[in-house]
Amino acid sequence: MTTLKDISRKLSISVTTVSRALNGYSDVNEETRKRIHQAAVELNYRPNQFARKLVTGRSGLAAMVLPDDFGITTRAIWFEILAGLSVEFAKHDIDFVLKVSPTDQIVNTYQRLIERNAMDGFVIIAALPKDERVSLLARNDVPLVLHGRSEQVVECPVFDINNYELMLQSMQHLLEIGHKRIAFIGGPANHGFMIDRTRAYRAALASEGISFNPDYIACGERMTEELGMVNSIRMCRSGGEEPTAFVCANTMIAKGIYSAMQVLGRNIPEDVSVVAHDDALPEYRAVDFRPALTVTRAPLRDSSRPLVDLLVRRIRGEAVESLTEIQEAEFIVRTSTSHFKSIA
Amino acid sequence: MTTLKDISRKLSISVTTVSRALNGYSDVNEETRKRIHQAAVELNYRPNQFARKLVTGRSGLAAMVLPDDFGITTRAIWFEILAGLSVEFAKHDIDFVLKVSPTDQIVNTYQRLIERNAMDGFVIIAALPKDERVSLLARNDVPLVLHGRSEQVVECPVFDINNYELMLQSMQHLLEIGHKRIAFIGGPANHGFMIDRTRAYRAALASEGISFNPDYIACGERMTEELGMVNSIRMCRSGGEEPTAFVCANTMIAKGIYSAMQVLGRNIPEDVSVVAHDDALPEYRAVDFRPALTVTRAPLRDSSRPLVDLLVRRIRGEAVESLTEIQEAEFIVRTSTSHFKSIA
DNA sequence: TTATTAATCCGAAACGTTTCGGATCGCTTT
DNA sequence: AAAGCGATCCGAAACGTTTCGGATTAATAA
Repeated sequence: MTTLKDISRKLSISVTTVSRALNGYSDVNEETRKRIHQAAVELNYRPNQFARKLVTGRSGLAAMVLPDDFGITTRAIWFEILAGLSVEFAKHDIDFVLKVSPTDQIVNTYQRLIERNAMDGFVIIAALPKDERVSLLARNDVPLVLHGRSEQVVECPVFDINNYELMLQSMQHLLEIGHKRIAFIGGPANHGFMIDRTRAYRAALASEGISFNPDYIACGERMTEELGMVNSIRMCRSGGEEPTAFVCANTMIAKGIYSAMQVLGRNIPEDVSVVAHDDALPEYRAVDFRPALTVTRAPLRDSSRPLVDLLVRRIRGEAVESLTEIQEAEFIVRTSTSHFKSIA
Repeated sequence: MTTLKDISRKLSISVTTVSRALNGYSDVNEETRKRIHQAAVELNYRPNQFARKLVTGRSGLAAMVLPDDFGITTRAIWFEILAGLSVEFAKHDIDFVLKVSPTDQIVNTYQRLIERNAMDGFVIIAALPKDERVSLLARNDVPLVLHGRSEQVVECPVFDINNYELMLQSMQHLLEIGHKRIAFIGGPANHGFMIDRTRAYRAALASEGISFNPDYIACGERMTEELGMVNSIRMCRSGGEEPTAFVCANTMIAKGIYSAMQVLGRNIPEDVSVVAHDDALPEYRAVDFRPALTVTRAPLRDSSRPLVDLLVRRIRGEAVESLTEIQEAEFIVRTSTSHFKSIA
C-alpha cells in the first residue's frame, strides 16, 4: 500500500503538494505535477478512500435498498437495473451497495443507513406518489435520485420515461386503426407510472368520445405472464362485449395474452390486436414474438446512466439546474396490431 | 453525527475508555461501562466506519463481481443469490457491494479492487476448476469464500452441495425403475458442479454395466428452457434409440423438456421420465409442474448463510477448522418418473 | 527602490477511531 | 515499610487524507 507520504518522500516534495497535484489544483507547477503523476503510477498509488472520507465526508459508496418480495415485477428486471447501476457507478469510482430488507423494514433500513452516514447517495426505483423513503431521505438531506416521479415536491433529481405520452401513442395507434373496445392490463395502481398511463388511457378514450369501461382495465401487483393470461381470459369470457385490442404495461403481460388468445382460439392480429410497453429485457424480445409485437420502447438499461449521472451531480453539490430528465419512448409498429374488423 | 468525543465530554471520561467500553474490553469497570452504553444510546452514537477502517484495516464491505452476460444461467438465479447475500451480510454489519463488469475484464476488476484495498472479502459463485480469480485473490491474501469447489488447493472456505451424490441418487432412482437409456442435460462442462455430476452419471451407468452413450449428454452455457427443449428434441429425433429418461441440471431445463415432449406427442411419465435438480427458485416451482417434477432439492437461498458465515470467520481471522461445508440435497419423488415400459 | 502580485510550495491541524505503553490507586504480601 | 499486584483509567500517537493559512521567490508595477 503506497501512500502520499511515499511519493512525497521519493520526490522530496511535501505531502500537501502531492495531494494537490493529484487532485488537479491549480497552484502546482506543471513540471512537478508531471513528476508526481509519474511517481504515482510507478509506485502504483491508490488513494485510501477511507482516509479521504474522514476529511471530505464523501465515501464513494451509493446504495439501493430493495424489498425481499419484489412487488413490482420479476427478479429479472431488478437484476437488469442493478447491473446497469453497478457499471455506471463504477465509471465514477463509486461502489454500489445492494441492501435487501423485508418489505416492512424498508424504512428502518434507510433510517439505519442514514444514521451510519456511510452512503453518499441512494437511488430509488418506482417511487410512489407519497413515498416515505423519499421524504425520509430528503428530510435528512441525503442525496437521492428517483426513477419515476413522486408527487412530493422535493428538491431531488428525477429520471423518468414519458409514461403519459407513450400510452397516448399506443392508444392513438389503436384508435386510428378502428379499435373502440380497448383493454389495458397494467401494474400496481398506486405507482406513478400507472397513474400516468391510466390518465392517458382515459384521455385518449375521451378524445374519441368513447366512454370508459372499468371492466377493460386490470391492475396487478406483479406484471407477469400470469397477470396477462388470467385477465385477458376474464375479459373475453365475461359475457359482455369482448375487447378487440389490448395494451399491456410490459412484454411479459403481452406474452400471457398471446398464450390466452391461443387457448381461446383467437388470432393475433386478425381477431385481437396487442401492443405493449417494452423495457427491452433480453428475456422477452418483442421482435421474437409471433406475430412480432408492436411496442413503445424505452430500454431499462438506458436509464442507469442518466440516473447515476444525476445522482453524482447532486452528490457533488453541482447545481442541478434541470432536476428532471424525461425520456421519450420509441413507437415501433410490428405485426401484432391490425385494422379492426368486426367479428361478423 | 455524535462521536466518541461527545460521549467522552458528556461523561468526563477519556475517549480511550469510551472506545474500550464500547468494544467490550475487560479493563473497564462494569459501572462505567453501563454509563457509557447508556450515553451512547441517548446520543444515538454510530461508530464511523471509515475512521475505524483507517486504523483497523477493516472496512465492513464485502463484494461480489459478476460478468455482464451471466454465462451460467439466468438473471433470476443471480438475483436470488444477491438478495440472500445482502441480508446475510447485513446481519454482520457488512455492506454488500455488487460489481458488474464485462466478462473479459473480470480479472482486471478484481485487480483494481485488491489494489484499492477497500473490501474485506469476496464471494465467488460457481468457481471453475482452475480459477484465475481464486488464485489472484489467494495470492494477495484477500479473504474469499467459494460456492462450488475449485481444483486449486487454496486455503479458503468453500461451501458446496454434494453434486456427485445428488446425481447418483437421481440415476439410481431411474435405474431402479428400469430405465437404461438415460440422458443428461446440463450446464457448462468446465464448471465444477458439472464435472462432479458427469462423473456420477457415468459411475451410475457403469455400475449397471450400461455403456456410456455420448449422444445422451448435452452441455450448454446457459441452463435455460431453450437448452432443454432443443436438446431433448434433438435426442429424440436423431434416428437412433430415444432416451427413456432425462435428468436435468435444473428445473428450467426440465420445463423445456416438458414443452418438447408435448410437441413430440410424448407423455410424461408414461413415455419418458424426467428428474431435475431443484434450486428452489420461486419462478419455477417443481410442485407446480404437470406432472409434478421429481427432483433433488437444495435451495439456493439456503446457501447464503453458510457462505457469509464462512467468509466472516475468515475475515475475523478465526481458525476455520473445517474449511469446507457440504450440503446434502433432498430427494423428492413426484409424478414425473415412472417405471419404464418399452414402447411396443 | 519599494510595494504589489502571481506562481508555487508547505507546515500543521483536522477528520474519528484504535492501541500502545504506561499511570494511578488501593490492597495484599513479604 | 517496601514491594507486588489487579483493577481502572488515560495521554498520545497513529492511520492517510484534505485544507487552512500562510511563506517564499521572482517578476511586475509604482
